Amino acid sequence: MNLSDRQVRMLAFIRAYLEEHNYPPTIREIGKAVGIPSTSVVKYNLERLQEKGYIERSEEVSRGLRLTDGPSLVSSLRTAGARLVSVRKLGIISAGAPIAAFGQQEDPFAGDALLLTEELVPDSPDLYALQVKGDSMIDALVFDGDWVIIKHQETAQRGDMIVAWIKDREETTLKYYYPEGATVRLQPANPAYQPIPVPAEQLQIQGKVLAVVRQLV
Amino acid sequence: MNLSDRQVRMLAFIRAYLEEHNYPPTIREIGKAVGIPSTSVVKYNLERLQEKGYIERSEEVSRGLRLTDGPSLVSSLRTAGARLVSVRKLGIISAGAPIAAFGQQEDPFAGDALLLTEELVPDSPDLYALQVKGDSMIDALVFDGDWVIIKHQETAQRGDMIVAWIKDREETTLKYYYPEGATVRLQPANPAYQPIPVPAEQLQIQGKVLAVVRQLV
DNA sequence: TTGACAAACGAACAAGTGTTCGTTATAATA
DNA sequence: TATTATAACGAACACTTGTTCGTTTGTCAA
Repeated sequence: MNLSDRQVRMLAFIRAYLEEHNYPPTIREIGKAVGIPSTSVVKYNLERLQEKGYIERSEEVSRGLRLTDGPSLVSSLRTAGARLVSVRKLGIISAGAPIAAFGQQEDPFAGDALLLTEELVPDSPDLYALQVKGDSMIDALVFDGDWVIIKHQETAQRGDMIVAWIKDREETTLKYYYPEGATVRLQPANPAYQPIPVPAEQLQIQGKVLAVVRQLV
Repeated sequence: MNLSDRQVRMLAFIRAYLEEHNYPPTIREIGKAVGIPSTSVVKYNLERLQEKGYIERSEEVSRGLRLTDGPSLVSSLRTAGARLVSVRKLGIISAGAPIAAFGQQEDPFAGDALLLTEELVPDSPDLYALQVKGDSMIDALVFDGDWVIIKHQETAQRGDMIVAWIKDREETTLKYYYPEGATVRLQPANPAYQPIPVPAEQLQIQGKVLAVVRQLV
């Protein structure tokens, strides 16, 4: 019950269109954007998307189309007043490798953006979310599946939790940042672990960790 | 530069219509709802509303209409769909003691609440949030200051992460729940820790952990 | 009264727009 | 091989929908 390539692109376009116009596109607009010459084919695929629960339609109504909260979680409807922050799900983080951006996913919409409240994370253009893979980040008290919300920056303040690449170790890490002269002390969040001194020039700061979110259901 | 009665009613209708359908009404639908027999009069008043900044229009586009955050009240409408979940901040959790409520909070909305998106946590009446105190929950990969979102329930399914009170140990704990006959195996999230067998009658389930949120800034 | 203007009316028009339908192509199945 | 289901095509159709325009009404100032 997966989405075909066309259906994925249709959904993407509808979302983008809604974001821009605040009203849904027509069948012909969708077709043009996705490269479907025939309106009936667009209609056909809209019906499939409806069957799969990604959208709802009002029949015979122009632009009678809305995204559901359904399988795709992300509703790009503008919830006026509620301050929401949409954080791109950028990729995967694990200790043993550099940050890996998501490639083409089976369902890119399941992994498009994380919607959080501004209460939790200050809105900023350079936010992104990385999902932790494996148990190599346990010293930072984050585990397989957790989402780490990161603000991209290449410097940090003392005491920030940063995401960094340690060049000589070829390792990505989440640690508290304590610069001490020419070396930097990287302090694990978990007090059971020892701090790691790293020469400043070996440390490449990728961003600051703003929050960690673990979803269990 | 005030709104005429008709314009007020048109705005109200557009708002309600958007709330219900998630796409804007047509000129004729507006006219019918507000009691304007002529489409040209609706158009006329839409133009006035646009001049006054209450709406934006895309000309010659069906339903090409959106509310602005404009002059006033428009933005104060209920956040459409209310995709937000308000979770009461109920108290403090630590391993060494039963859950401690913050204080008297009759009105769940008056008190402090954590505002999360429905994407993250399914809306339910019996949700609450506890803040972790101290480092005694490290085996569950949660730490001082973390928020644990809990759904109150007294039973659990195998594999749920639960918050429970172990009577004879006089201890609150967050563990994965694996019933095994007369005893329950409580499995720490952190694989470095050993599972704990507990007699079923000593275990008092308080709820199911839905999410963990760590805010670092 | 006259003139200007905002507001409203309703018919007619021209695009816009969703649907239908006959057809073709491909892959899986019997 | 024949059959069925899925997917796609494009033309035609009919309804939808925004716009235009000539007209009327009421108000206000000259």
